Amino acid sequence: MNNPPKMKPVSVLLVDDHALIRRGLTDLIRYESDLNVAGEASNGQEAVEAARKLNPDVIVMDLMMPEMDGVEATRRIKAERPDSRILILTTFGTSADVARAMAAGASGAIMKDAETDDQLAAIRAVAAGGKAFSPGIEKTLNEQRPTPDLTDRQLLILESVTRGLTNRDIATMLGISADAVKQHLAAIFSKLGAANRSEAISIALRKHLLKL
Amino acid sequence: MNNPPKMKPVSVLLVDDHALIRRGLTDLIRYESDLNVAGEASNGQEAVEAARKLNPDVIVMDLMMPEMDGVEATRRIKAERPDSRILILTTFGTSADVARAMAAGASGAIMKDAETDDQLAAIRAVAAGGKAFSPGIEKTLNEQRPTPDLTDRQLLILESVTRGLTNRDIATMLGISADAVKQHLAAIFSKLGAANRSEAISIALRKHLLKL
DNA sequence: CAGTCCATATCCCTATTTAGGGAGTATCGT
DNA sequence: ACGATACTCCCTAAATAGGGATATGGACTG
Repeated sequence: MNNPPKMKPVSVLLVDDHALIRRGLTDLIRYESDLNVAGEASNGQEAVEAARKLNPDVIVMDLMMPEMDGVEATRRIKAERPDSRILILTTFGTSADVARAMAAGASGAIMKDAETDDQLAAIRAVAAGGKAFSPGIEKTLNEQRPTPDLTDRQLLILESVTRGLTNRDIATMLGISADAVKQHLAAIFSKLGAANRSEAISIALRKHLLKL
Repeated sequence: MNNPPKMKPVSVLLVDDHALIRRGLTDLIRYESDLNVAGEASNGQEAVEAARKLNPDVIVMDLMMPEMDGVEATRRIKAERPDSRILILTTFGTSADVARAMAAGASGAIMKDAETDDQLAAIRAVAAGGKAFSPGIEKTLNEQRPTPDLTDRQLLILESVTRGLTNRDIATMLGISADAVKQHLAAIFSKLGAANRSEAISIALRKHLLKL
């Protein structure tokens, strides 16, 4: 349908935990003579193994998956074979995970709800060694000041706050003083730009620093 | 592949804002002689119109969509033609939206990440006039005590809390006393079973009473 | 190697915010 | 006429937030 006729088709590995999405992609690629589905994986763990075995030209990778998520899988695959080209397939254009996946070595990111033509174009662009983004995503990535990263301790405390624990509860739980907890919270508020715990919770959730 | 040979195939309307999912479903159904895709819609609004025009036997309906969501579309379609059979296709098995869709007249709900065979079986079960659920979903529906519904005022206040406003801020904003805000919050905590605003936020988000 | 930054933690002080009571009024819809 | 919702005011105690001062260990840098 596209591209030079006599070239060997680009082999694509599909990684998504939804069989339905894998099927949609497979069907999408079926009619493209320059693309070929080399295999499928339904989580990050399988993706790493499949990448090792199949050595695909392009890996289309979902982000939210059980076992191992797309960011970690991207990191490991790029570590094993730095030439791998990985295209992130994501539901949320605003996700900080997209930025993390890019940092981990992905070559682009496209929305699941994009037009299928755009999705094919993105696969081809990445296969050709370029970068590819859904319209919304690149803007988000640029506008986005680097996700303020919280320390493990801070995340733990913020997560406890989300569960409704008071400072004293948390202090007892961690075996430290309530004042120490307050210091952590002050640091958290400052990093997130929050005025209080309520805002900190919603900012952290929005930035995907925290899960429910 | 299945079912009596000489029957007219069941006509299915696919409703999902993701072209990829629609394609996956179409491809899934293509090989089933007893099922036939009558049409597609990419949001609730289109779904209502398509249902009117195509009069499908079964409607496979996504929940989260722009324009009009699946719950509202289900409600309207069932209002127009109560015999319609609607199968909800959802990402989250724990969503309170599923319960709302069932209340709105859906005949079942299946997970997007379920096995495709189970998805086909669910479509057939619903087409035959029965109900169908993904393993996880039915349990969730039963265990789930009716979503505590908050009044508009309470939702407004809780939403303000989530944005980090203090009671005084909210009082000023609404032109009422801070005490009134406290009363509302006490009612909210009681309904949600929360100890404080932090827990209220996370419970409300988990129950999908609130969005970020 | 010394210097410095940072995360972690301690303690103290103060002001504001929040939560939990109780008591009472007005409005609205069934 | 009752129940639910919304709102007022008052009181108390606990929790929270914002300061400032200080110590320790680890990591990174000149």
